[in-house]
Amino acid sequence: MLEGLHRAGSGEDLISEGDPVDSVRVVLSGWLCRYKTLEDGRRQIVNFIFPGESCDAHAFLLSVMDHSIATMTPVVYSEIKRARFENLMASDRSLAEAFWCETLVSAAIQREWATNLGRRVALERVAHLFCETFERLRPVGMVDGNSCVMPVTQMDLADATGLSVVHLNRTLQELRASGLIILRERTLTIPDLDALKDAALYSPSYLQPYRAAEATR
Amino acid sequence: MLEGLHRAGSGEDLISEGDPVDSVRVVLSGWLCRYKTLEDGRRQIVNFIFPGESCDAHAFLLSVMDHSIATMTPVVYSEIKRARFENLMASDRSLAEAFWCETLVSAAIQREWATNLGRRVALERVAHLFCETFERLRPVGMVDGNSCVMPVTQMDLADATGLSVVHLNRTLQELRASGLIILRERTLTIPDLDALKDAALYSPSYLQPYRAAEATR
DNA sequence: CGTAATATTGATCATGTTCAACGTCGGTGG
DNA sequence: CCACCGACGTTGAACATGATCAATATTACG
Repeated sequence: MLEGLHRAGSGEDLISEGDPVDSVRVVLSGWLCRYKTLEDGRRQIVNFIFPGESCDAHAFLLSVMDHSIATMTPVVYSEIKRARFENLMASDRSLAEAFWCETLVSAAIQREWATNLGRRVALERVAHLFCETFERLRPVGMVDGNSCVMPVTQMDLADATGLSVVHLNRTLQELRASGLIILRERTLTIPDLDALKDAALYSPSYLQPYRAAEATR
Repeated sequence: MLEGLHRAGSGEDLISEGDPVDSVRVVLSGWLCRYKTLEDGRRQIVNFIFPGESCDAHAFLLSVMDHSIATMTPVVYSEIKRARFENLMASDRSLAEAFWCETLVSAAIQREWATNLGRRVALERVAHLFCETFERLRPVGMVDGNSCVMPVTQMDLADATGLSVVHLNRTLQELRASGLIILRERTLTIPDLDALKDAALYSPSYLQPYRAAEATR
């Protein structure tokens, strides 16, 4: 099904708010983010995109992108042209269902992010982001024991958690000092995941398909 | 297509986080909200649901609800059982597309809410919520001139904007004092919508289908 | 080796929270 | 009819969290 391999460097926009959507991208490696910006430059990352996930599935039911997508690391992805994608969706019911399912999980994650941004304090927010990232990376084989890569800058983490870079940095130090995380050389280690989840008020029920994917391995 | 008319009073939960989904509800009148709660009671409203919108469309592709849905006013809705809904979706392509489109717009709104919660200050946030609500109500005929109903408590508005009730109250006063809104007796009047949009850093591109619906009247 | 991006630190400031009290309104039962 | 009650709205004061500003490491990389 995959075709048209592409590469992109770190910090590139693959598509921007207002752009028309004429293809679907499936990420093979690397981390990306969906983000929106305000006129004055304030930026909010509204979701991460991990390997195995797709970028714009179905967005072409709407006319243009409501948000932008940028790479946070070098990325390899496959591109499926709109017409071909629509054929695939029409001919393979289970494939179509998988894509829709991904869209629905993405929406559930989005709701959790809103809750994170609206009702959790800084430490909880960052802890929550780490828990979620860890759980999302696990079923795609990107977790090794209690560690995973965390290849993003503190500015990205700040924009994802709605904090200033300075405060994010201090929050990381607090998490480190309390032994909840070890973060160095772009590697995140979570010595005690349950403890981190407690600190984050993390409740995982919104990530079911990730669960399911894990169960069916 | 509609069947099984139901009524619910104000402040009732129609479905809760963790519940299985076995029917789709379409709202005929009244306002509802999607919300999530943390263990300690903190509550975040993640979206409003207005007349003409559906509650759980496709959620049954996932096994259980990741969030709860509550009424904020008395509500009338129609219920479609899962089997029948699936038949409808399979037999009527344009209906299916309409439902998916609604899901995608809802996701776009969700992203905007994340941005609102993460990067706007209190006054901007509340102003933004009012602008969005106004624009979403317009195409369903619930806007009269520069006024619409705003039948929700300040606690609901606080939970939707991630603010405390006290600060929300003060923010409303600030909006009133600057002449950007008139809000009394559950009616919101926006004397100068463009001015309110400026104050909110509001950029409407994420609400396209609402636009489209309006254009095709 | 030099340079820019990223990370860290300290100090000050601002926004928004919390707590506690009081006011207002609408409904309800005696 | 009116007194009571509960939900909702409003106010003030003290406090806390996180932002901002400015400077200084540290790292990555050409």
